[in-house]
Amino acid sequence: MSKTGNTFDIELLFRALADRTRLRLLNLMGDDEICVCFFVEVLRTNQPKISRHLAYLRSAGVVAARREGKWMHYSIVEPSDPHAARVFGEVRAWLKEDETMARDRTRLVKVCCAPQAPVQLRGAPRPASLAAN
Amino acid sequence: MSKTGNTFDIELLFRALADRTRLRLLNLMGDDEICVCFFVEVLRTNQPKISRHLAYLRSAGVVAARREGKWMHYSIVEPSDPHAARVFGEVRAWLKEDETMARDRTRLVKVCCAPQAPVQLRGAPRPASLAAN
DNA sequence: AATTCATATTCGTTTAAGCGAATATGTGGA
DNA sequence: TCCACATATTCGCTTAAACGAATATGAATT
Repeated sequence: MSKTGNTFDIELLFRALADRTRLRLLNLMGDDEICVCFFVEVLRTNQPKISRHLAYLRSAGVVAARREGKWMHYSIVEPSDPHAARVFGEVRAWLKEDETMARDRTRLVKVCCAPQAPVQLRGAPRPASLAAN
Repeated sequence: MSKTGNTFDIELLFRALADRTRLRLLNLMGDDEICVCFFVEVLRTNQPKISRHLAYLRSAGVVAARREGKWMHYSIVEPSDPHAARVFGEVRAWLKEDETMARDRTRLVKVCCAPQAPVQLRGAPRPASLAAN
């Protein structure tokens, strides 16, 4: 009923993916490390909600967190199980084509590279792929 | 249903997959049409539970039902959205490798091809791939 | 028409998810 | 040390899922 041996728990993965907010978070991560404050800003929601969903994703083993001073960065973890990895890869490719998801990514760029960043983001470490200025 | 984007609701698909019983049902279907009574027998659970989960899968658009007299057959529907189809394909491949799922399939064969079928299954139409006798 | 069999649906309850608001933790700086 | 800031966690509450038990539907058979 739970995971057997080195097998990744299938059900756990899908429960992690069965929520729109979590899918949007994964989409925003893409191949980058993203700071929590950007999620809050891009998804226009409150910070505890974001943190809870990130914790959920972490406990499902699909993202990792890294601390840098007071900031926390989240990034996608490639599942070690090859089946899980393939499914997960397809999901990520799918997200890239979804309209809402594309809009979120656009907004991330806008929020990141705005001439003057919103107050909440002053000093926040930007995603590597957008750090150029 | 139309084109790219939210054609196929991503979240809906994953909610359908985020339950062990439903995964086991999909696994048992494989490439066959399976009669409800076999699900009940193989998963050793009550019939309403099976019917409810099958209804869930149907409303998520991943299985189809066909009536044949008093029997109902369920089978997997390939999603029309190509991304959904690829994800779904990977999931099915994954299930093939899972131990519990393999045990279920073995049990389906046993239950189907037993010299004398259990009372509940007398006369039940067998899955095509196991119909040889 | 009544009965039987296979399956579907409803009912009431229990459990899990998700939420906003409030609060706690952990880090850097004055 | 105390404060400000970023993030995490807890607390009630609300909503959705899942369940067993009971009942309804629909098809075949008498």
